Amino acid sequence: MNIGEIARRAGVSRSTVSYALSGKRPVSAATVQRINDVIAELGYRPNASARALAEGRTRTLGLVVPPASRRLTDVQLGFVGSVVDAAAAHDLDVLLSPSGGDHDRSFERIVTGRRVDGVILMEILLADPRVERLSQASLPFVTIGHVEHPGASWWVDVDYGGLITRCVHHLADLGHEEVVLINRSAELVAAGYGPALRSTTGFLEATAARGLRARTVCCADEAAAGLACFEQIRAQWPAVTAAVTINEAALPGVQRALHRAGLEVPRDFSLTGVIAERLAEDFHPPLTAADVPATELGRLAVDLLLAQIADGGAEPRHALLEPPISLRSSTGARPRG
Amino acid sequence: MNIGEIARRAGVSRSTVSYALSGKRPVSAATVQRINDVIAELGYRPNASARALAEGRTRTLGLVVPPASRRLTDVQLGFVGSVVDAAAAHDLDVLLSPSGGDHDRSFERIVTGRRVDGVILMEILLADPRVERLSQASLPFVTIGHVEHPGASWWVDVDYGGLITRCVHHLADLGHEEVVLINRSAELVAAGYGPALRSTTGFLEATAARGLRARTVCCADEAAAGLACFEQIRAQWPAVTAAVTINEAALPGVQRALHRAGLEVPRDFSLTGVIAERLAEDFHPPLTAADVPATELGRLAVDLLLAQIADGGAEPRHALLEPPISLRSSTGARPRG
DNA sequence: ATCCTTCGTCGAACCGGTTCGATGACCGAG
DNA sequence: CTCGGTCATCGAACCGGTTCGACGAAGGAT
Repeated sequence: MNIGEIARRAGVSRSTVSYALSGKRPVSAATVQRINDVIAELGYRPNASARALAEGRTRTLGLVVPPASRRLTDVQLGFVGSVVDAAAAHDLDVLLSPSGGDHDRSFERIVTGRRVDGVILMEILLADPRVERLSQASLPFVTIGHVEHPGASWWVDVDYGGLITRCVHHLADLGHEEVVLINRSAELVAAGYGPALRSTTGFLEATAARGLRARTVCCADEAAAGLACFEQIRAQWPAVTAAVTINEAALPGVQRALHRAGLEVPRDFSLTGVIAERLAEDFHPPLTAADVPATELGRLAVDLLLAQIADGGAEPRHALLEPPISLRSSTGARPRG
Repeated sequence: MNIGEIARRAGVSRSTVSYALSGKRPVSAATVQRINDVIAELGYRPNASARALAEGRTRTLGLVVPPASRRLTDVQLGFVGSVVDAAAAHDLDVLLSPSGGDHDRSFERIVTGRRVDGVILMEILLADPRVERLSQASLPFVTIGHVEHPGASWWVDVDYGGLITRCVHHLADLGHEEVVLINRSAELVAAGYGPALRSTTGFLEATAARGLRARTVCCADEAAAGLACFEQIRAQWPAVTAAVTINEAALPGVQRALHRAGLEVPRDFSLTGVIAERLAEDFHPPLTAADVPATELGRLAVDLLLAQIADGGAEPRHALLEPPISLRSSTGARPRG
C-alpha cells in the first residue's frame, strides 16, 4: 500500500499520484478522480517517514517538558495541553521529550536527529544550557519563559514581575503594611528559575515603592511545605496581614494552616498572587489573583514557532503577557487591632 | 552532515560507517576508531526519518490522550508522565495525539501514517471505536483501561470494581449502614466509561452482600460540582454516614461542603475511595484510599507494548492491578446518635 | 501544412539511511 | 606454490515518497 501500488492501479506514474495529492502541478480532472477512487478504496496514506525524508521537514514539533519525577503544576499542564491542541490545529504532531536542566539522550535525539521542525522549551532557567544547544544546532525554537538576554531569541512569557507588582499595589491600596511573598522552592531560585527571580524583584521593588515591610520565603511545591511555611510566617512575623504567592502546589497547605490558626480570609488575612484559574476558583474563598493565561501562551508559542520555521532569517519575536487580575474574594482591608 | 560525508572523511564506504555504528557486521578496530573520530568531530547523528524509512520502524510510540479541553485528572497526568519516562528509558520517543472518542485527524495520522511502532490508548470506553480502528490497521496497541471483551486485546488496568468492593467492606466493618458512591459525571457513565461503570457494579454488589443501604450519585469533575453534590446527599439521604468516591476533581468541593455542614472527618463522616496518592495525602485529614499506581501502570503499558511489537503473533497479555488500600485517617466508626 | 504553446504525464534522480551479495587481501594448511 | 577460508570492506539495491526536466499530443495562429 504505497504510492507505487496506487499508481499501478490507477494506471498512471508515481509522480502523477504525488502531484494529484499535493496539487503542485496541474493534473486532469479525470485522472484525479481515478486516483482518488483507488486511494479511497485502499485507504492509502503516505508514509510519514518517506515524506519527511524527501521534503526535508517532519511536520512534527518537539515539546521539552520537565521529567515526570517533577510533578507538573496546573499551569504547566495547561501549557502542554494548549501546545498540543494548537499544533493539532495546524495538522502537526507533537513529540514529547522529558528533560531536566541538562541535555539528556532524549533531548539530544530531538535536537540532532532531525525528528522535528522546531522545538518548544518550557520551564527554562535564566541561563539554560538547552537554549545554547538549540541555538548552535540552528533548530528553530521558542521558549515559554525567557532567558537573561531576551533580545536574541524567540519566546513567550507572563510578566511575573509586573503581575506581582500589581498584587502588591492592590494590597497597599487596601491598607496592608507588612506583606510576605511565598515563592517557589529555594532550589528553583538557586538554579535561576525566571518566574521565581522576577517575582522576587517585582515584590521587593513594589513594596519599597509603597513603603511596605516586605518578607519573602521559599516553599517547596507541596501542600505539606505550604502548611509548614505559613506556620513559620505566623511565628516569625506576626504582623504580616497579607501574602502574595506564585506557588500553586503549596496552596492546600496554606489553606489548612489558615484554618488551623483560626484565620478567616479575607477578614483576618488577605491572599493573592499568580495562580492557574482553576485553582484560584477552587480555593475557599476564591482567590483574587492573576490567572496565568496558559492556553493563550501555548497557542502563541506555536504561532511564533511556525513563523520562525517559515522564515528562519526573521528577527526574533516575543510576547510578554500581562493578564488582568481577577478580583475574587480573598483580599480585603487590613484587619485593625 | 550525512553518512556519506562521514564515509568520505573517514575514507571508507557508507555501508562500512553504517556497520561500524550498528555493529551488525564486524569492522576492524582501526576503522571504527577513525569513523568515531570523524563523527565526534562533526557531531553527526543519523537522520531519524531516513533510518525509519529504511528499517521500517520509527522508534516512536504514540500516546493518545484526551484533548486539553477536558482537563486531565491527577491520575491521568501520572499515566502520561510515566509512559513518557518509561519510553525514554528504552530510547523511544513519544508522539502525542489528542483525541476524543471519535477518531479525528490527529488520530488518523498516527494510525495510518506509519509514524509510530505502537500506540498506547488511555481513557477508553467500554465500546471504543478507536480500539476497533487500531485492530483493523493491525498496529500494535495497549490500552490503559479495558474494553468490554477483554480477552482479545492487550491492556493494563486498575481493578476499580475490586477496590471499591474493599472500600465498602472496610466501611461495613466500621459499622456504617448507609453509604453513598460519588461517581464521575453522568456523561461519562452514559458514554460507557469503564471505571465509572465497574465502580458502580462493585459498589452495588458489595453493599448488597453486606446488607448496607446503597446510594449513588454522579458528579461532574469540578470542585463546585462536588460541593453541590455533597449538599444534595445530605439533604436527600441524611442517614448516610460514609462516602466512597473515584472522583478526584470533586474532592475540594466535598471538603468544603463537609466543613460548611460542620462535619468533622472521620468523627462525623467517613470518606474513602480510589484516589491519586498525592491528592489523598493533600486532603485534610489524609484519605484512607486505594492509591492508583499510575506510575507502575504506565511502565507496564510500555512493557506490554514493546513485547507486542517484538512478537506480533503473541497471545494478548493483560495486567489487572489491585493496589492495597492505604489506611490513613479519613474513615472511622459510624457515629452514634 | 507548419510552427509555437500549453497541458498532462512520465522517467529518473534524490533525500539518507540499511542490508545483501560480492570481492579482494591475507592467512594457514596441504 | 596452490588452494580454501576468514575477515574487512565495497557497491548496489531498496525503503517510499517529492521534484525536476523532458516529451508527446492537442490546439491556435500564421
